Amino acid sequence: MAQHRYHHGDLRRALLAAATEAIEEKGPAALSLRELARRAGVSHAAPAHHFGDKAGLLTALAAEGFELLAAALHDAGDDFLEIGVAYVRFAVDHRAHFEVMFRPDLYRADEETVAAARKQARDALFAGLARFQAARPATASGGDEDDTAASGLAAWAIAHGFATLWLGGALPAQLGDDPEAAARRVVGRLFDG
Amino acid sequence: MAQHRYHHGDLRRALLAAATEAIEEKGPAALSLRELARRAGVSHAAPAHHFGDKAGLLTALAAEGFELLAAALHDAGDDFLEIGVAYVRFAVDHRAHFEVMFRPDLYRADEETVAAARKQARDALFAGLARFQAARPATASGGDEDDTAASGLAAWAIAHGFATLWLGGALPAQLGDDPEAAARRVVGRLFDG
DNA sequence: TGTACATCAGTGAACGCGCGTTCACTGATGTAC
DNA sequence: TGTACATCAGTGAACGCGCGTTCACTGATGTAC
Repeated sequence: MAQHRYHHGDLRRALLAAATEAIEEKGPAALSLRELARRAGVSHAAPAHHFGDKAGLLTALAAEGFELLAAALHDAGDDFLEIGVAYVRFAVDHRAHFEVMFRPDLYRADEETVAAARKQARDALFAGLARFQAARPATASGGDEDDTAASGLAAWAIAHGFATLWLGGALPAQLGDDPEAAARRVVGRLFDG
Repeated sequence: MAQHRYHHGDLRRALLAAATEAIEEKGPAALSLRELARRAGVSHAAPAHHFGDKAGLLTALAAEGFELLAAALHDAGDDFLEIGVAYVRFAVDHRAHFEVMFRPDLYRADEETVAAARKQARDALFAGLARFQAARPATASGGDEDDTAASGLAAWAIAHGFATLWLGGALPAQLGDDPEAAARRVVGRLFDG
């Protein structure tokens, strides 16, 4: 890894990767810039160069997370169940990002980069869900605008809730150890009688 | 509050209350025993007497939270929607407890008191949902045991997800500022075509 | 092709801070007689 | 009703630790000529 070079090459990326690792191991609370520097094999004052402080680093991590989520949701197409499963898969595969993204007290949620990325993810989610609802065989439920909005939020909530409970280890062991299959079964109950 | 007395009276309760306040203000990450002692008007070494360390205190807080949740769910009766709304109401009214309960890395989740309380809450949730499903007019969906279990988890996930997103400030502002009414609209989409 | 110089990424020593933990202690409370 | 004593909740001083931040610095890189 040529850690002996004076110039690291891409310390910014390396620090973000180290943060991901560290958060997966000990949660975002225990994170310190000095530890990231240690993991990246760099002096403890180096991170300040790139991120200023801890909130700056977590802001960058959150922005990266929302971009990844937007891409994942976009790739899931227009089917509500696939979007939900993709959401859960993202949370499990990018646990550290996910944990930071939805704790706005940890970072500067109003910074431009992260706000734009958040909007991108939100649009990808609701656009897919809207196309799904538009394509469904006319459903009984009146279907005014409020109902459509509530259905979108319901889909978001069930996927988000499942992901959160899964990551917290709160779900019963009988569900097995494949989050994607379990999510498919559970999230599929929405809009299903 | 007679803080000048040598013996506090009920320091244990006071520390738990202080922890609730502190967590509501700054999240569980920023909590320190010294700060709780300060809030309770007591020397910084006092908390160790009652809880040993931070994990001990959070274990007690989580146990208290699961007991409160069990009672709230029990009071909600046998209707799935009311159970979901009660779940959300609990999360909003007891934000600090809720935030700790589902982060088992913060406390000793296997300690007897908290494990028993967790089981109590889980039983209250699923018992209510099971009675609801049993009482429904025979639904089409085959209704084998797996489906029933998945429906229960779906109800849990949607309520938990809504509560989490609400607390994180992630939901759109159009939903208004009454979490209970909003939860009723969104959670109601489950099992609703 | 070679040299001078500007730029800037990363260094390392120093600082002050709040934290958890330990420990001999002291003051209040309750109980035995 | 009064006294002696055990118990234990809370004190406060001391310690070592990891942290963030600052700052004069040094080494690598790229560019101008």
